[in-house]
Amino acid sequence: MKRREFGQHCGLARALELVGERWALLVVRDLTVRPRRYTDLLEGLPGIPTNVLSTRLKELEQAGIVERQVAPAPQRGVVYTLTAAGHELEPAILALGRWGATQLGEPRPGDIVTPESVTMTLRATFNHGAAAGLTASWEIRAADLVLHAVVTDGKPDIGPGPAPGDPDLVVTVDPAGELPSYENLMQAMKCGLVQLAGPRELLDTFLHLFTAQGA
Amino acid sequence: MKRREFGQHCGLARALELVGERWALLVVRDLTVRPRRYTDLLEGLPGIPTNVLSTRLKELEQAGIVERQVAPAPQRGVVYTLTAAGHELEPAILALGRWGATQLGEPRPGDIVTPESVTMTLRATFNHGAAAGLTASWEIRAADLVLHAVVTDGKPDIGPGPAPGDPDLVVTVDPAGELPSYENLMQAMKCGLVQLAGPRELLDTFLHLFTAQGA
DNA sequence: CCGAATCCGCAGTGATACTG
DNA sequence: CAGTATCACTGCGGATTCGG
Repeated sequence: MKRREFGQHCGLARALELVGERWALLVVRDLTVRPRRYTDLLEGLPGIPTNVLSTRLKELEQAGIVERQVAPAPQRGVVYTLTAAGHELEPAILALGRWGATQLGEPRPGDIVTPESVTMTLRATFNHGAAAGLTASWEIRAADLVLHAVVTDGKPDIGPGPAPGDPDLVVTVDPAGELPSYENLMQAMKCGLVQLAGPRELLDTFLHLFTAQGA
Repeated sequence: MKRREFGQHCGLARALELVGERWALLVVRDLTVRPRRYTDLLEGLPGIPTNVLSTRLKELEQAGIVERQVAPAPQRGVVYTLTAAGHELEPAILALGRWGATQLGEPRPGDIVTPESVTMTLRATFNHGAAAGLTASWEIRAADLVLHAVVTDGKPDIGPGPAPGDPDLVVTVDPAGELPSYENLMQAMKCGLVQLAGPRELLDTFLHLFTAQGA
């Protein structure tokens, strides 16, 4: 497993040697959101060949970015997790994602949207300044997709799955055939094409927290 | 020139489709620092095949990231520049570079250091908070390498070449056989292994501006 | 079913030579 | 200076197969 090098003593070159191979950063993105199993990753990365995924996982493990854990008795399977170094990639991933979002046109036919990608976009657009001191929790539902956004004293916890406990506001969106992409979800919320379980003001708070460019 | 796609409607996936190919982000990095000609780029990217460089430049041009300009009469040559969209990649490049720098070990034999890579590292470590309201200018010299860092009311202009006008402090470092990498330069400055032309306090200011993690 | 390994065809890459 | 041409090679995409 010889790694191709760039011949430069440079942070960016080093980063690209470690996570610049095809699919690598998308694997890390999915693991940034939550630990996943091999088949979860396959499902969330449409079109990745199985040999490429297993090669990437080994390279990322060797680079100290990913950890392979054999889960104990009850669920018994292989779970991939990020190491501390892997989680430190998140700011870079969010920055790249923000730039790429400005270059996104209409969804191409066949494109999919995964919970991981929407989670990443929400994290990337979270407005830390506007959230200072705030505490509130939301649950977003759109067809299969369920996300939670919990803000505790300004610090966000954004990810797939329902909000723990009782969310302050549950927003149910009907994307009506459209992809449940970040843009479509926010659009529907702005237009009020949603069902709310909770105080309506919290919808405006949510939109305020996630529409401006994050930090 | 068909582009391979990732099948996801996602900012990160889009970014990787546009600048994820091998060498692409290093080309953008060099152009972030200053416009360059084809042979300048070849020189700053050791080992890049000429056909790969020309392919990348065409792809980046088609993506609206790079502009190819035929310079007029006097110098008459081809100059590559970043578009506005290209310059907007800088935060992502700096973030990736910061992460990669944490993964940099000792320089491998044969590794080189270019003015572009040192410039990028200085920009990445610039501490905007500590610079608020400050105005000062430095020129750093180490063998062939000459860099300027001009801070005007807290806003940095960092790049290769001498400082315009009269810099407040000129720092001459003798890396003595070592690579003139960011780490070696800063190390020499901290130890006082430098010659100064200007007030000594400004050396401490410089170290304070560039040692902490930037924003 | 999960977690891969294996094989094959091909496109992207690397190295070098060459040209307007 | 600014690329193009050629060719060997390797990594990737796609499919199938295999062991726990």
